[in-house]
Amino acid sequence: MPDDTRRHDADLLVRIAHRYWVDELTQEEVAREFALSRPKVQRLLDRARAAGIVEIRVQTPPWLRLDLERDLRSAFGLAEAIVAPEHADPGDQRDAVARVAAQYLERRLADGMVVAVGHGRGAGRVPPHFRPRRPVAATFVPAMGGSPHVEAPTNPGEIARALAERCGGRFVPLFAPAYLESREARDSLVGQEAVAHALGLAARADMALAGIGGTDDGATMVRSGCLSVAEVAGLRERGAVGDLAGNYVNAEGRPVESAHRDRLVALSLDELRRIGLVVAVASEPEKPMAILGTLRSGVVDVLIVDPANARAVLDLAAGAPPAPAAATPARR
Amino acid sequence: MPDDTRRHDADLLVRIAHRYWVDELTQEEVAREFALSRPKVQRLLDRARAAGIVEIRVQTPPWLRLDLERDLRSAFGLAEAIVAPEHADPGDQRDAVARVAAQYLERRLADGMVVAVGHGRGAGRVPPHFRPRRPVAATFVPAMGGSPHVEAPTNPGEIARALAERCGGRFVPLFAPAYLESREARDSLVGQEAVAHALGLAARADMALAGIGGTDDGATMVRSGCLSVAEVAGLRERGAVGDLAGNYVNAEGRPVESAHRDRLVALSLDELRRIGLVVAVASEPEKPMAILGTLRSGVVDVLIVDPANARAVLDLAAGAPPAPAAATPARR
DNA sequence: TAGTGGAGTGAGCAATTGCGCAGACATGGG
DNA sequence: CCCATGTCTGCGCAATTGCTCACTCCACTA
Repeated sequence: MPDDTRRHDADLLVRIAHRYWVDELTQEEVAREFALSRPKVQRLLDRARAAGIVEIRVQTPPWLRLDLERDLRSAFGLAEAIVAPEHADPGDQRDAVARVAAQYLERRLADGMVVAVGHGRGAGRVPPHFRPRRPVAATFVPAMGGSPHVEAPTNPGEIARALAERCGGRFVPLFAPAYLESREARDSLVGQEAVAHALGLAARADMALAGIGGTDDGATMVRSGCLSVAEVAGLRERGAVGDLAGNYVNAEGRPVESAHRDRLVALSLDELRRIGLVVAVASEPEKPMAILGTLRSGVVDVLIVDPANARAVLDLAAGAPPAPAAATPARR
Repeated sequence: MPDDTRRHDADLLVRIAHRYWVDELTQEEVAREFALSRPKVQRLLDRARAAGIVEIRVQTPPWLRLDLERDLRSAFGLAEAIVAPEHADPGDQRDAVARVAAQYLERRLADGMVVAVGHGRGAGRVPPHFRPRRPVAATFVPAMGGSPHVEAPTNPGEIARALAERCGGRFVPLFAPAYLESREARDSLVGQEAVAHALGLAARADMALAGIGGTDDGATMVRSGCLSVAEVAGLRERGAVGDLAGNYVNAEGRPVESAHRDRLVALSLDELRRIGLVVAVASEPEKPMAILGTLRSGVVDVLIVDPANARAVLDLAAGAPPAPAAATPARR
């Protein structure tokens, strides 16, 4: 009677599984009760799980997109990917992402930490949602120079200052614009003690928070007056799809070589890479390519993003394989 | 924003629960990922379980009545209660119970064990289903004398012999009828070396397997010719509801004092109690009161029973507290 | 303003669990 | 018939987990 035996075995699995998972006996107690060895009980429990007799279900609210997060993590080797709840209105969406980013920040932030801060409309909305339970003695420093419009709330300096204020931390200013007019001017400024100090501090930061910028004519870099429409167009021609703290990358994630880089006051991609925890925030609707590029650069550890971009980036990464020329999806 | 905070907390619980139970990270890994302490992760996981975010379900086939088993265990302080799959036909039902009992026996039986065996129609069907994977050097000995019809398959001796045969074990016979005609005859017989040896062995058994007998006119004791209808009626008058190895008990589980006891060749209730593992088998439709009484006697460690009797016994125990005289609501 | 109670925290330890191992056993092929 | 092969077993260790225990921080009270 093989069928009968099989059924009996299954019944035993159910009994044991019940006793262990529902009645919460230990494996040893179960073993004693059924006159089996403890390892055998463990094996039977494993079998029960494999056979689907035991089902562990985590009730996930619909606004959590853990599937997208998992795919992003594995597709780009991220330490973490967080997809914010979806919103139809771009402003609401940006706020939702920013809120999640702020909460993430609150969790990671600890006394004594140094946080380098980039720019971006998404990052700019983080401070209003940032409200740690208790004061944190952290230091916030811009990871790049600011825009000519001093008070623009997407300015790294403004964001860093606001964050410091919100948690009772320290703010170290970086007295520099994002771009100077010549390499010489840039080198001269970076040589200044005050500027060098801030940049050095940022380079040694424990964490970085940066928006991901695009290369369209309405990108933050353009709106804030850092770059002209013509300059961005030039970058586009060279394959640039987006930037992280002013460092433009192409769709493969490699830095775009251009004269701009010599005029930029900011942490380089290599310097960012050396920071243990680089958190990138993106919530503009037209950004999937920018996100793709920056993720492929291997600089980003944590991505905080809206569902639409998350889906779009995954589609791009899956659908359009690396791109013809250099098929080197720079992972880490 | 208390509502927002609550929702965020719940989201965190879901994330952590997912990471732990679905992705199977360790608590420590989860703690690292979320920048929390390990104990805190544990507390959050507990909370997630308590909040019903995590649901562990054991898919139980409909023929398993784990609920009845649990209730029986707790109502009568049993080490184990096993309810066999239900069958409409009494014969099939008896076989189902016997099969489960045989499987239980196979699990508990180990080399060197001594098993004392009682009588009963239910117990009598056990041997045909008893087929251990490998030979077991166990010893089977009757716990009581036999019936005058030597070959009756419900005879303790027959059952013990068949079990021993089935597993390649040893059978020690008890050369005695269940009841003798006088106390003197009984005492004389019990004094005989061969009988005393078998009874002594049975008293030191590691396990006992016994049917639960009733006190109706069709009870095994009557059918097998051990007792007359008049004798059983006399027992009923004294409150007897059932027996275990010839020891009659009333509805409260106390032994029924009567002249029979002095004529009985069997282990006493006290001797049975001293055996570590007394397994009682019951599957006759009219037996709930008998089961109730024997369970209340505190002799039984393991009950193997059909669903109808299981329900009926629980109803009796819950609904009709101890029972005044000896009301026998014939349920099934 | 100091005191008091309650909730929440991480350290540390004991219990539980997972797992690699060597040996026993059946099975089937040479 | 013997031996290879794979499965199943329990042992013992190392990792993981549950839990107790001070301790802190906050809210409320006298």
